[in-house]
Amino acid sequence: MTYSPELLKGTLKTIVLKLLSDHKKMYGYEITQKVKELTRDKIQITEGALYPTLHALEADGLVTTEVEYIGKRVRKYYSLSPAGRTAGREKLKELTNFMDTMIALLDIKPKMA
Amino acid sequence: MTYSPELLKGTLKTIVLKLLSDHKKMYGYEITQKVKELTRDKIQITEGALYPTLHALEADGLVTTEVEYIGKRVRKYYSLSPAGRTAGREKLKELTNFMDTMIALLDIKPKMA
DNA sequence: AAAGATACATAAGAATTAGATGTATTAAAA
DNA sequence: TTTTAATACATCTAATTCTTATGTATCTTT
Repeated sequence: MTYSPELLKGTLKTIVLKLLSDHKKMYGYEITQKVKELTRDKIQITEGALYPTLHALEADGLVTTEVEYIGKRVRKYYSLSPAGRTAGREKLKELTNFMDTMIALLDIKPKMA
Repeated sequence: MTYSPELLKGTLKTIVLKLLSDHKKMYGYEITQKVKELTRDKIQITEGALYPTLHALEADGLVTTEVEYIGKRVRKYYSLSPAGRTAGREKLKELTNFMDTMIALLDIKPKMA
């Protein structure tokens, strides 16, 4: 990761919920690779961070899981529950709002896509 | 604070360095109030977070201090050292870059000032 | 056959911040 | 005039979150 790791703190759940809102179902490893791809290697989600997060989301009822076997290998898919979809929208809104505030506070100019 | 507190993690040093780069010298309490004012109460820097951060910056040689007495009350001013000025610029650049990445990843549209 | 990629997961430790608490002075309000 | 709120410093415990290390196992490519 090119950034100070602290910057990512607090954004992981939002990232996961957003990806799941765009993809119906994804498995853990796929999420790490997708983030890597979408950020051109700038953000690397580590598995040690991701799996506890996914389990927490599941415990909170925001995602549901289904196991699939690829040969003998287990693959665990995660999907958004209705509550998860709502939570994702809210988290995204909150992050956007936070960024607006930071941009104003620090007088910086991000370039949008 | 209106935001999930985790979001602020990793940005506090950047905020402090940026404010000091705009103000020559500030004291702790002033910093908390300035952030509150500039963000219209959206971000509240707690003293429990700020003072350890200021002390860390001082230990790293990024800020220098001078004590002043207002009547009998102590006031401790913090100023950027040359190294602090450089570090502040770099932190700001990093945060901007990180935000660009997050904006692209999450496909969000912050509104700039 | 070995190495690298895929895929799950846990656990210890580091880092950062919130919240509580403490001290003390000064100004404003009751 | 008393007490409350604001100013101003600071520390400490606990909570949270992530990194790093480790572990297991399968599949694919060299």
